[in-house]
Formats: sequence, C-alpha cells, structure tokens
Amino acid sequence: MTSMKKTRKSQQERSASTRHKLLNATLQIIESEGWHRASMQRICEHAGVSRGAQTHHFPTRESLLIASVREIVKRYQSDLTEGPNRLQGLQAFFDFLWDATFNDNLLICWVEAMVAARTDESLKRVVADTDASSLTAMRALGAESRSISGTTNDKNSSRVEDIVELTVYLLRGLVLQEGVHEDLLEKRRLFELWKQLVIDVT
Amino acid sequence: MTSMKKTRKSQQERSASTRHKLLNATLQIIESEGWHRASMQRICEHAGVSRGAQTHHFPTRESLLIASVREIVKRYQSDLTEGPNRLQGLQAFFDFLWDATFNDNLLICWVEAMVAARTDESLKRVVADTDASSLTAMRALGAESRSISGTTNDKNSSRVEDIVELTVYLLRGLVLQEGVHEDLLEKRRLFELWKQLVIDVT
DNA sequence: ACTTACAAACAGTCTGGTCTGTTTTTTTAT
DNA sequence: ATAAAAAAACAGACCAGACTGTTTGTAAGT
Repeated sequence: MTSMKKTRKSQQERSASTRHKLLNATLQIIESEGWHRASMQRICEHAGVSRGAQTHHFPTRESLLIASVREIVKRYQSDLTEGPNRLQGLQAFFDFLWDATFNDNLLICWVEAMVAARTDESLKRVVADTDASSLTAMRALGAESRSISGTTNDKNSSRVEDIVELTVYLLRGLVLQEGVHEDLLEKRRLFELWKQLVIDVT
Repeated sequence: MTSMKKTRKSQQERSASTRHKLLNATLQIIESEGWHRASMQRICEHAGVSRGAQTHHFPTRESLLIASVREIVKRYQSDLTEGPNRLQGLQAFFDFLWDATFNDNLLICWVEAMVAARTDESLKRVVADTDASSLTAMRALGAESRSISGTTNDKNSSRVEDIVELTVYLLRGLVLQEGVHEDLLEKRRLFELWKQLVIDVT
C-alpha cells in the first residue's frame, strides 16, 4: 500500500536494499569466482549498483568484505536455529550438519574467508571471533541434541562436544576437497562411516 | 674442485639454481602472505632473481604457480617416503601424519593451492591429479602400517584406508582453522580423541 | 534547508606479459 | 686448439589493463 514497486521508498528501505544487493553479489562472486576476484567493480556490476552508491555504503573494500563475512555467519546461524526444531539424537544432528554444509554454498565462502583471513590481520580478527562463537553454538547444539535422545548421561557431554567440533573440521576438509574434485557421493559414504563410528562409541 | 663459489657454472647448474630459488621463494611467499599476493615482482625480489631470468624460466605466472604446486607434493611425498621407515601400527602412522601436517608449513601452501584451484580450471586439473595420487599413496601407507602391527585381518583393510582418508581431510580442516586461530595444543587434544576413537573401532 | 543516497570521472599504484639488449656458456668451423 | 657463431641465461625497460580510494557533482527523501 505505502509503496508500489517503483514509487517512493524511504531512505531506510533504499539503503537496506542496496546494501543487501551488494552483500548478495559479493557472496555470489566469492562463491563462483573466489575471494580475490571479488573486486568492487565486478561486485557493483553484478549487483546492478553504481560505484558511487557502493562507496557511500562501504567506503573501502575491506569494509564490504568484512560485512560479507558477518553476513555469512548470520545466515549460517539462522540456518542452524530454524532448521533443527527438534533434532532426534546425534545421528540426526550430524545429518543436519551435512545438509547445512553442502546444501547451500555458504561454507565454500566461509573457507575462502578463512584462507584470506590467515594473511590479513584485521580480517583475521573478525573471522576468528565469529568462528569461535559459531563453534560454541554448534557444540552446544550437539550436546543438546544428544541429551534429548538416549540416556541422559551428561558426564560425558564435553566429549560429545569435542566430537561435534571434530566433525565440523572434518566437514570443512571435505568442502575443501569438493572444491577441486567433485565427488559428493563418495564423500557422503565416508561421512556415513564416520557417523557410524562415532555412534558406536557414543 | 671443478667449480669454486664464484667461478664458471654449467648452464644446467645455473638453470637449476635459479629455478630452485624461484620455487623456494614462491612457496615461502604463499606461506607467509597468501597465494594471491605471490606476484612475480615480489617473488623475484625475494628470490634475488631478475624479472628477465624469471621470464626465461617461467614465461607466465601460471606456469610458475603450477610448478610450485608440483614442488609441494614432491616435497610432501619425499617426507612421506623417508619418514616412516618402519611405522609400528596405525597409531604411529597417525602421529606421523600429524607431524607431516604441522611440522613444516607445506600443508598451508597446499590448502592455499586448493582454494585457488577451485576457481581456476587449469590449476584445478593439476591440483586434482596430484592430490588424487597423493591420497592413494596415503591410503596404501595406512593399510600397510596397520597390517604390520596387529592381527593380519586384511578383510577390513579398505575400511582402514577410508579412515585414513577421513583423517587426511580432518587434518586439512585443522590446518585451515589453525590459520585463523592458533591453538595447536587444543587441536592436538582433539586429534588424540580422534585417534582413540578410530583405533578403538579398528 | 538539509541530510542521505546515488552517479561518475579521476589519480595513483600494482600486475602480468612483451620486447630489446647484454652476458655467459656451448657448439661449430677452421 | 682457437676463433667465430649460436644458443642459453640473464637484465631491465615498457605497456596496457585492472584495481582501490578520492573527489566533485546530482537526485531523492526528511
């Protein structure tokens, strides 16, 4: 009512729109062409946003890329919280992790960000922080999902959390590998082996 | 005898020397500054080699980087073959893998190469090939080290090989993480858990 | 009016590839 | 054996393109 497609828009709306367009384009380009090819020009072109507008919202390339990193974890977190309303046991949680890893291409962007951050101090801080918080959230979710299912054996919950963390690292290694050699079925098979292995012991 | 430090050198010697200098410098810069900052100028400067000499041996940047990738796996393979003369059991093999992963910084370069290769077709081919061969070698080594130690239960050797492969991926994930958040002791603790977990089942 | 959002041109740096010339080793011819 | 010729290794200038950040100017909302 208040606004047709092409009529007046509030400043907030305009700002949010172009910001979103820029962040979207950035993630898409990182995913399809890699982190270091995500130049301002290319991003603007792909986003349908002028160079000036981009400058207004993100004065420097670094600021845009940092915002993109934050956007990645934001989306990932929302995936996490909305997905497993009630996850039944560790096995289901692992499957959920698998889906979150390979269904959308968010984790590829994350890996690119991690590699870029290694040699970029200011970026490293952001990535390390967001990663740490994301990791603790994951650990908690894992422990929770497990206490739901079987025996409420909470004395070994820290061990479960460690296993979850290991699984996260494993999945990142798999993503890395999938980038150069696509073979998702084989990876799935390996992951099933890992799952079974964990559940036998847990 | 045939040649003092500053006297005549054969063409082969000169050629091999500067090639080696260039490859060395490339790997060092990839390790310390990242793949995409390994520019020809920087490499030449760091190697103490003129731009012209570099051009002579590696006409294009791509050729130098591909050669560097090959150099990485070559060194890694030599680490593999010379290290475990007699590895006693799977546990020792895993420890050996850990050392090979974190003692020198070769694997960081490899991760950088994998990420770069994802969005670079010609590089991807090289990385995928070398990686595949390296992986099968690793699997074989793992199976071998295991058959040495305990029961010669070879019917499940393929399962052991799969576990070795999983371990390789896990280690890559750990390297990735170590790049943005240095905490080797904690990672070692997790890896010990992984080891124990895997070996219990095997 | 005034602030926010947008547009586009410009300057300076860096990069990779090419090109022309020089030195050093190896080969060839006498 | 030695001088000339050829080839290989090396050195550095040059260029066209891409990139980021700045700046000046315009349109839209408050």
